[in-house]
Amino acid sequence: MINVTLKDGSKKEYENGTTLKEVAESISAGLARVALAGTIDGEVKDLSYVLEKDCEVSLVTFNDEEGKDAFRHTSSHVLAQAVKRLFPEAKLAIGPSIENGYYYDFDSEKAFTPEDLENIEKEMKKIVKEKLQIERFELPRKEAIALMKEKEEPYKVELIEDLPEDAIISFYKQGEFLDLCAGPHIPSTDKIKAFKLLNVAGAYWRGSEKNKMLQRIYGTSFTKKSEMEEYLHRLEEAKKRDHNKLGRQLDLFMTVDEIGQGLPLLMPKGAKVVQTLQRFVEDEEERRGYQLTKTPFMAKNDLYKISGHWDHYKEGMFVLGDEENDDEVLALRPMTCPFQFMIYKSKPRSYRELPLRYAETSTLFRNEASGEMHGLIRVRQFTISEGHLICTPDQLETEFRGVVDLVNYMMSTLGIEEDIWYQFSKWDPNNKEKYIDNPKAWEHTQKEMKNILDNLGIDYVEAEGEAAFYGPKLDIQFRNVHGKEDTIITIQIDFSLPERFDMTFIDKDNQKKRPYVIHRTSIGCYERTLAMLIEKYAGAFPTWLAPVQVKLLPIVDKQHEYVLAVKDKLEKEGIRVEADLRNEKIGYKIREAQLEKVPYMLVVGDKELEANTVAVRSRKDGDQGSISVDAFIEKIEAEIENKER
RNA sequence: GCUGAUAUGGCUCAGUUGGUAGAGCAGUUCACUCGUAAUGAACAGGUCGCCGGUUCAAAUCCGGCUAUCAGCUCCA
Repeated sequence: MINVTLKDGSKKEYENGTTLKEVAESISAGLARVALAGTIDGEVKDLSYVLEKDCEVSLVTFNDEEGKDAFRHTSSHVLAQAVKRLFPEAKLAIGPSIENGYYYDFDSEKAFTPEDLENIEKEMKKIVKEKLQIERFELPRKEAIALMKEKEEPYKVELIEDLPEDAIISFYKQGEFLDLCAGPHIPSTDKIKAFKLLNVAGAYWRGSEKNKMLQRIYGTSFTKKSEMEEYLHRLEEAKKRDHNKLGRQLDLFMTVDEIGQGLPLLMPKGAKVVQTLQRFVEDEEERRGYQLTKTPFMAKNDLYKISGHWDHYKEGMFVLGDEENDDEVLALRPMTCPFQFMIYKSKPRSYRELPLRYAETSTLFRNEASGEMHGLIRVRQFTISEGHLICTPDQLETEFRGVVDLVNYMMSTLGIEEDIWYQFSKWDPNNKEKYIDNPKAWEHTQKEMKNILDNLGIDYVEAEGEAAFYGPKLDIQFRNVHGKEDTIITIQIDFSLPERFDMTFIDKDNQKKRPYVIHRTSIGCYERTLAMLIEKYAGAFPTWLAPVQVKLLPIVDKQHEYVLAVKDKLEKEGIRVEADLRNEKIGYKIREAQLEKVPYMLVVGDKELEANTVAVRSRKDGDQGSISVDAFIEKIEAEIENKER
């Protein structure tokens, strides 16, 4: 007999050799029905797993992450099985579960079309109906390789060859379909009640652009049809917030073929939002002891040779002039650091001057690969709230804390503190091409940064190989409407550039010492931040950010004179106001203003004209009744001043 | 850069197997002077992304380019 501790802490005795499934059945028939897998001492296992010693057991359902994973992982195997039935020549690569679904990569000469996806889905339905049991078995390495060679699955052979010598190599079999897989899986295919294939896209084998591009089929699956429909509906709704569509519809930005990729034009309304943000940021930074700089958009390559950009970032820069030709070679700046460092270096610095905090609203240029550009999120020219803090080693933690505080303040002012998360981006020791080669310094800086993060009590995820070429980063991430993750803000500790630029300060002991540098942005780059705000608010910006804050809507032309007087009064208060003097019905004007997402519509008819009032209609709450112009000004000014969301 | 898809008036979209373009909305003009999400009528607007090829004839077929979208890789 063995002792099993269950999730609720209770202990039960079972025969040695009991399966997880039998444990589930012994608890309740209901649990046995919905259980998809289980964990043994924290490790996820199939329900068929046999218990052989005392352990802690927890059964997982679709409500648990582990359950979803097993369920969707099996869904991906059903997908692969269907593809193999319809396209036997397709080679299998990998097929994991992902957030909200799963994918499977195939190497197939034939490009899968949307019609193919429909047929694959039909075949998947058959497989589900066949109620195939899923069996796990293990093979010694040699036999595993032989089996995959016999099945003509070269990618699987490669995967096995890369496993360590002592690795347990497991396979899963359902009907005629067999796949190399670590599992876990659910017990049979008929549990997959609701699934859908979403799209097909290219993906490199093993995620490297040096390898062949495979075809990746994405899908999702649920235990209940209603849940899937709800999920698909949510996806559709999210797409309506897509900044790339909404931003153009609302006349915030546009692109022009002749101007080129990744070079959006901010139209008056988009520029107004950015200007509002920029003024706010520059004022706030000044309040926090930053000094503004204005530095050139380009420099000779001499500068980038010192900074390391020439060696590590040349592909990402726009270079002017031909070195071969003995031209003067200039490059548009991809980052601001070297420029602000030169200001630091303009004279000898004393420890008394530190910390120095430089800020710049800085336009940068990066020659992104042509397939990378996306709306306002990935562009070739952008303007960032850039800044560098130069401090003594003793000041590092305090300064870092100050930056995190500023960033948090920015995020909560924008109302997105719940939508973001922290990522500690570390280097990849194996990537010599990307990173400055100084393992000792990397280790040291990362350790120091981790200490600071832990002291600050920041809840972060770690990411290997996401650091900048010169140092580790604390990134603030967000997800766009397509679920894609992007960095909005980054704070970096730099061990490398102060040395390369030979930045020094004279310390108390009259010794020349090396300062630390913190690279940071306070609100990110304005284009990307604007994109995120459009999606967050579905284009209905908080009043303080709205490009048009008030729209005046006279009912008939008799009120035009009064309306223009009110407009003038609001403008004098710095309120962004437009008057709709067109000869249209009031319902029509309201509809348009509502679609333009203007926070306040002021309807003016004879009643308002006589009483010297305006009828306030709020974008979100509708008709608010009439109040005096002064009362309205007071109300909206308070809202703007407090940056209410 | 890679894989796949798309490109028709300002916007959303029709356009059957190749026979020189059509709607709604927006716009302009006129009428209506109207109270909280679309008043009516008339008019105007397109070398069908660009370049080349096939053909008696190309929005439609073929090739190249440009741009856009999804994903990969890369990244703020």
